Order: sequence, then C-alpha cells, then structure tokens
Amino acid sequence: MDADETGLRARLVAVGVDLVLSEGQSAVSLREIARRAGVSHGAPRRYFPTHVDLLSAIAREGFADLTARVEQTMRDVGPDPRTRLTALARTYLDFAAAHRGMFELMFRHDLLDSGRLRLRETSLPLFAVLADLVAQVRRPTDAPAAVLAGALWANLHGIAQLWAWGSLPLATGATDDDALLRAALDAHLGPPPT
Amino acid sequence: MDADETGLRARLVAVGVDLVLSEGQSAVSLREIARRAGVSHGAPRRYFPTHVDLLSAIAREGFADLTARVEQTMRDVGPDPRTRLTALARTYLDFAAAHRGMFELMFRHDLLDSGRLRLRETSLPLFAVLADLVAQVRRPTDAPAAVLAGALWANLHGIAQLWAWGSLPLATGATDDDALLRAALDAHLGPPPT
DNA sequence: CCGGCGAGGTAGACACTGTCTACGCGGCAT
DNA sequence: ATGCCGCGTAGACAGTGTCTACCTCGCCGG
Repeated sequence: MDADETGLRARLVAVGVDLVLSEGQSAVSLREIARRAGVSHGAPRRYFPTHVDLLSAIAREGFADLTARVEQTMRDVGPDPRTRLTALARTYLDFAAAHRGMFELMFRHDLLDSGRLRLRETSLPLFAVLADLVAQVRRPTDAPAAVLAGALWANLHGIAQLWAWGSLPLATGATDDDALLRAALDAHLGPPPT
Repeated sequence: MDADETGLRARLVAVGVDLVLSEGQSAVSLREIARRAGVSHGAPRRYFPTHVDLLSAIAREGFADLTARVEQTMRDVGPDPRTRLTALARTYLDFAAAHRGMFELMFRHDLLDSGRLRLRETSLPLFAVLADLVAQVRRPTDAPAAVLAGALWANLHGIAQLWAWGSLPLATGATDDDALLRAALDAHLGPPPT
C-alpha cells in the first residue's frame, strides 16, 4: 500500500514527468521510462500504444501543472486586472524557464498527438483566464478581445521561446527578460497605471 | 562536369535542405542524407563530425534563405518605415508557414550547435534590419529601441510558433493569422498611419 | 619509374531506439 | 478444476548515430 503501489499507467507518466524535468525532452524514451519504472520495455505498450501517446500524456501533466500554478497566482494576487495579467505573464515565463524540457515538449506538435488526446483543449482553460483578464483592460480602440489576447499570448510565448534559444539577450543586450516582458505588456495593454 | 559535380560537403547540405523542406525536420537523418546523396552512411563524417554539425549547416542555409527573402522584400517595398516593417513581418510569417520544417529546425536549439557554428550570429543581420526600422518609428514614450525590437520579434516568432502548433486559431476563433499580425504591429508600433 | 602516403569514401560493428509478436503467469469466474 | 483473460516478459526487426578498420585512388619525392 505504498504510494508507488498505484497502477503502472500512472507510474509511467510520473516517471516520464520526472525524466523530462531532470534530463530534458530528448531523454524521454519509452525504454528509459520502462527501465526507471522497473518494468520491461514492452510493458508501456499496454497503456500507450505508441511513444507519442505516452509523450502526450506527459505533456498533459505539464499543462495541468502550468494551469495549477497560474490559478495559484490568480489566488495570491490582488484584484486589479492589469496586475493580475502581469502576474500571469510572469508565471508563464517562470514556468518556461524553470521547466524548460517540459515546456519544449508541451509545444512540440510533431511529438504530440494533439488530436486524440485533446491536448489543445487542455490548454484552453489557461487561455480563457488570459482572455478574461484581457477583456477587462481592453481599450475601445484595441483589437477584439480574442485577437488581443492571442497576440499577447503569442508575445509571451515568443519571449519564452527566443529566450530559451539564447538569441534574445544577445540581440537586445539585455541580461534579463523582464524588460521584454514589461515592453510586451505595455505594448498590448497600454502604459501601466503606475 | 554537371552541376552536381560540386564537392560532397555542399551536396550533403543541399540534399539536407531539400529533405527538411519536403519531409520535415524528423526525416533529416544522417543516413538518409547520405543515401540521397549517393554515398555510404559513413561519408558525411569527413565533413560533419557529428549529426549536429550537419543539421547546423542546414539551418544556416535556412537563415541565409530567410535573410535573402527579407532583403528582397526590403528592396521591393517603399520607403515608409511602418510599411517596411509590415512587409518584413509578413515575410517572416510567410517563411515560417511555407517552410515549416526548416523553420522548426532553425530554432531547435537542442539539435543545433549554436556555439561553434556561429549560428546565432547568422541571424543577427536579420535582427539588425528589424531593429533599424523599429528605431525609425519608435515613439518617445516607447521602450528602448533594442528592447522594442526584441519584443516585436518575439511577438512575430510567437505567432509563427503558436500558429504552427494549431492552437491559436482555435483559441482566437480567427481563421487567419493576419488579424494577429496587425494587432501585434499596432500594439508595438502604435496605430497605423492612415 | 616507383614506392609510399594521405585524402576521401566504404563497410561492418556497436549500442540504442520504437514497434511488433509470441509467450507465460496468475487470479478470477464458471 | 479448468479455461480464460488482463498484464507483463522477452526476443526479434528495422532504423538511427557513432566508431573503427580498411581500401582505393592520385600525387609527390627519390
């Protein structure tokens, strides 16, 4: 009745999450997961017919984690929408930086079965939170709320991506990405209230 | 004395470029390239000690191609900086959409040897063009030019990325990404002139 | 002229991967 | 007790990147 006495399926996913967090996306092979879970290399096949299915399940865990963190942030921060948006953005970037391997996996559409596992739907609640906040701070002359939110999300995502790539600080000369984050928020939402 | 009578090194890169364009990033294996180049699987090793070196050379070709396209666009479009920026952005997104496999490869930092092959430096001229134009349209209250350019680039990159991922249209309800592109440009550069 | 020598390509081995298949074991129901 | 079936094992296969030994030219010094 130990904690690891759970089903093999859940254990495989858990091991995979640990692996992608510690060793990066390329280390998450079927056989390595099976090895660390203490089963033979063919065992995962019962629950995940193909490698993609297992990776997708791991990525789902990543989205769930990110969503939980964002919700926690939303609980901790005050009511001002602009402040909440800033906190959300920072949480997003922090997650990308702290769990780089997982973040990579989550958006590797070539590795994921985004269709059958409804992976995109898993990320929708997250977008809904963003869209809701954006709608609250939107100015009349701005683009429609959905578009504005999409553009802002793309900006956050691009910052995370390029920052991970290592080229942004080199190009902008900035040592941190906080300036970029503030610039992006100011651009899409207007100047901060101070 | 045919055109393919060039050195093997260049031929391998050319074959690799064709392969990544037609079959996607995951199809670009050392052995497949060697096969299509008509040499044994060990031959590439003379010129590219490891797979990463070959992939990096292919990605460099991609950056060169993108740079050439942007420069061509800059030659074709009028002198107004805002117009030029819009054209640049569209060229960037068009490239990402039309050469998805190559675009993916170009920013897969885990597959590339960005250090030794000076891959990042290859992309710097591109950023310089962007930064130069941004500096021309920057308003006094905006972030420093380098930061503003970085934020805009990140936004373009994020749009390309998320659009390729397939989640953006689903979230925003937009069938094309042109609305996102316009929103991003307006956000960072202010409302369009007219 | 000729012998070596080195650049450049071949071919086989190795460890590793994902997938497929046949097999076995153990508990449960009939 | 017996058959069955869920669940895991184990071996095979093709494919991969890397390493290493070899081979085959053309060229160059003596």
